[in-house]
Amino acid sequence: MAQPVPRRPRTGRPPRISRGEILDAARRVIEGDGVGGLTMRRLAKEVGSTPMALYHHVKDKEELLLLLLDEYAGAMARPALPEDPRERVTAAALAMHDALAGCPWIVEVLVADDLLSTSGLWYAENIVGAAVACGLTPERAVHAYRAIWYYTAGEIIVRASAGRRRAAADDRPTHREQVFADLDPETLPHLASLAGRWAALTAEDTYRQGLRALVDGLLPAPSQPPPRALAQPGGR
Amino acid sequence: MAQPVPRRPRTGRPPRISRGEILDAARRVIEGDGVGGLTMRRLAKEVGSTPMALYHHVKDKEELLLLLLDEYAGAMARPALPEDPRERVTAAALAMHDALAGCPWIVEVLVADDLLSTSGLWYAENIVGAAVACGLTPERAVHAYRAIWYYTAGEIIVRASAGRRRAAADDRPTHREQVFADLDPETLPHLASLAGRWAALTAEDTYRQGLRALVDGLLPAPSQPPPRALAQPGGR
DNA sequence: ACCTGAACACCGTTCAAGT
DNA sequence: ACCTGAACACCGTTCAAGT
Repeated sequence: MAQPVPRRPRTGRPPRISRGEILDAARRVIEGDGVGGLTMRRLAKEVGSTPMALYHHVKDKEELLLLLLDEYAGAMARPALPEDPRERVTAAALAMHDALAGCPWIVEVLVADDLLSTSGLWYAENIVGAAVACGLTPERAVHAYRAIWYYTAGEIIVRASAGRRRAAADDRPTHREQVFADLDPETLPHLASLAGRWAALTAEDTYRQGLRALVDGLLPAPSQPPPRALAQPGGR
Repeated sequence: MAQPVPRRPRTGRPPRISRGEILDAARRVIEGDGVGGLTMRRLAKEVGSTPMALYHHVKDKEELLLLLLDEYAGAMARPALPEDPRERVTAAALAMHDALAGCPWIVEVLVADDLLSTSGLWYAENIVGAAVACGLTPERAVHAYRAIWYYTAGEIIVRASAGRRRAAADDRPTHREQVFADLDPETLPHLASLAGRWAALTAEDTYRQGLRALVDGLLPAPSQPPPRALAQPGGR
């Protein structure tokens, strides 16, 4: 082994804030007010410094978000996945969804900019791999992964903004509620008859069911389904 | 019929700009620079006025976006849909997707705020109605619609930001490309072997295939499939 | 090396005044 | 009734200067 690199002696003014402190504060701000609430100026106040001091520790706001993203991605759950490839696709997608549902701002960042973390690719790897094990070509496996990603990203984005709306709920009825209250039963009969239950129905968490449906449609039917006569009758 | 309301005589200074002009200009700006490029100040310049003049014609920026949304929604294609309910679900979803793909900013607005236009509900009505005709309960039909909406919204958002990225493409490789170039074949074997083709594969438009898979999984199997013996052999 | 303050080029929106 | 200019409370970021 080579000599340990001699630590270059620090010169000049000692640092007052560290990158770690900045990231901690950023996490705190996002937790409280969402990514929208994270501004360099706000962050500076939070660490008891000036906006410009931050630029000495991170290149710009994009790098800050990327660092946060890497942190989260590294800490995301990587559960043991089932052997059966079909189940593995579903399980990996569910794990990805659950990991992201905990911090929906990541999805906004993921789709908005070109931010991407290597550790987050664990999910893609497993979904693509399991899809190939199910008999898809690598190309079709990537397309299947994309479909799952669209569905998952859409679900999280839609639900996250619904949540934000609920949080910012003033007393007065929302525009959406008014539109639904005024539906014309002649032109929109099904929606009109469901209007009263729409909010409750769309508040239900149906990610899992939709995922199952999607995966069922994406993967080829199992080539040798267990014959019914042999299926264990008592199995729950 | 009652007397036509006598038009209250206009008094005071005659208007220099109209709501129509403002909306036209807003559409132009969005067409060119996306919703992100639409600011009240920019818009004022475009109509040859000051930012504050706009506030005399629209309440605020949110109302402006809502007016634009209504306009688009009213002009969206309402194609004739097939009789067969299963095909109708797919066709309505495709029509919705195509209508939105033409102006992806609408999706951002749709999910971000609580903006919603009655005319846009035509698609939801048809999807829910056709799903019920396929044998789903109204509740499950709403859930099916939601799954289709998640998938569709996700597809458009992801593809739109990919397009924006391409538009803003500087010479240097993106962060994403670098991550893919450095993949470790040990830990991410499938992705590593696909790295070179990833960009091309994800650029393909696979909305239709994914939708078919999703709809297949969401709807019950047709109760009386046409017996094979009777199927028209020459049918393409 | 690290931090600061002033400044630049932006936002949406309010307010008081002009015609 | 309609428009304007100045102002308020924000952004991210650059630049020159201080310690």
